[in-house]
Amino acid sequence: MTYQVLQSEKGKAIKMWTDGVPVELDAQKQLMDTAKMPFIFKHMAVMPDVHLGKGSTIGSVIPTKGAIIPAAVGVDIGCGMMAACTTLTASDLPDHLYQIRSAIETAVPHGRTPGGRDKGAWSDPGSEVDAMWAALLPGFKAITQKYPHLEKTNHYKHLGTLGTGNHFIELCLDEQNRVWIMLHSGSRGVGNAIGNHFIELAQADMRQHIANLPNRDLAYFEEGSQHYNDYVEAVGWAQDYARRNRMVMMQNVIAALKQVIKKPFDATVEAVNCHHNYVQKETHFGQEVLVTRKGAVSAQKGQLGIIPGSMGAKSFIVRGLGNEEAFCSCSHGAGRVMSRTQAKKKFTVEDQIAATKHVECRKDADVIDEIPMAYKDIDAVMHAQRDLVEIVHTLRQVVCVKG
DNA sequence: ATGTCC
Repeated sequence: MTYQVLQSEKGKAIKMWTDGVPVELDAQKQLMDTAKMPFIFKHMAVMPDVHLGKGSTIGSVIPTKGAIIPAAVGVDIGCGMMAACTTLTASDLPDHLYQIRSAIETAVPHGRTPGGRDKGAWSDPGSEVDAMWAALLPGFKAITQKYPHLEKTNHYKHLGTLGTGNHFIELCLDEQNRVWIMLHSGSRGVGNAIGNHFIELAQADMRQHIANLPNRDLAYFEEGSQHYNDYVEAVGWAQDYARRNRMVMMQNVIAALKQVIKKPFDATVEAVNCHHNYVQKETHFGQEVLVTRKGAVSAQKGQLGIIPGSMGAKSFIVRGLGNEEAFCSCSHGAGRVMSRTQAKKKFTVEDQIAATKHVECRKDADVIDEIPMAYKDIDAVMHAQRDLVEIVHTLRQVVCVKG
């Protein structure tokens, strides 16, 4: 058995795959609060990248029956990773990778480019965006009939855009020197608006009893209520938007590479496309339950997933082992060991340059919060979840575009 | 994380 059990008072058990990695006390406290909710199904599962999060603990799997907690998914609905393997190898890449990074930065609107055209929205979306939006539109119309204020969001102009923070696009090499494209993003402005709205609705609906909850982020909708049904519909749509957002970006990154690299190549456009911030109905222990994964990835037996390391460290393509005790899940990354503010205080631009020596990426003061030392040791994290996933490919980054 | 406001 490679998990430890944290037993909360009057709560369900918390099974933690954290062998050899630290678990902060404030994260343990947050997990124990969640485990007290009466509708938690069987137990909670905790991944080795666990840390304190806003709304719920990052790296946790929260199975519920009869209720749903919108703040557990949070506002970055459908956030996740996509990876595609190309027929290129390292020797097909130019000696200087700056032009590749620059081509990607031009092809995909993103948040942090100095002097960038806007705050990461399209000024003129192309035909791929139109086609992808057409698939999302019927679902969006059904939602905005009930929640018309969501029409005011940047839904269409954000489709195929990266965002900010730790959202990124990378080129990586695997153990055979094959070139992979990896990207990390979510449902952008519209998913954020949906998340925030339903978090507020849940708190308003429960205002008579909210003081009885361990904290107000545990406000929930009960199955059968109108808001429960509306949230399940809206969060599912935002997750679909996030998945398609990543697909549009992948198409445009491939097109950008084809402009810079003269050798013809193919890419498996949907190799892996996985959420790590989401909720969906699943069957576990013979029962239909809602599974909320906050900073956790589905790892059903044989299912492929993506576990990125920090910039300059390794990333992994993994295959699920279908560990039912973990509700068939694995970690979503290395996990932070310090906040963005702490990282900016502790490290310098020189530290950042040294830590990302082998990666073509920005190395200025504005990206120090993503320095590898702000994250846990990815090898320790992988070891702690050895009975959840097996490693299929080990990738190292050579180009990174930060959002 | 995002959008908006300070």
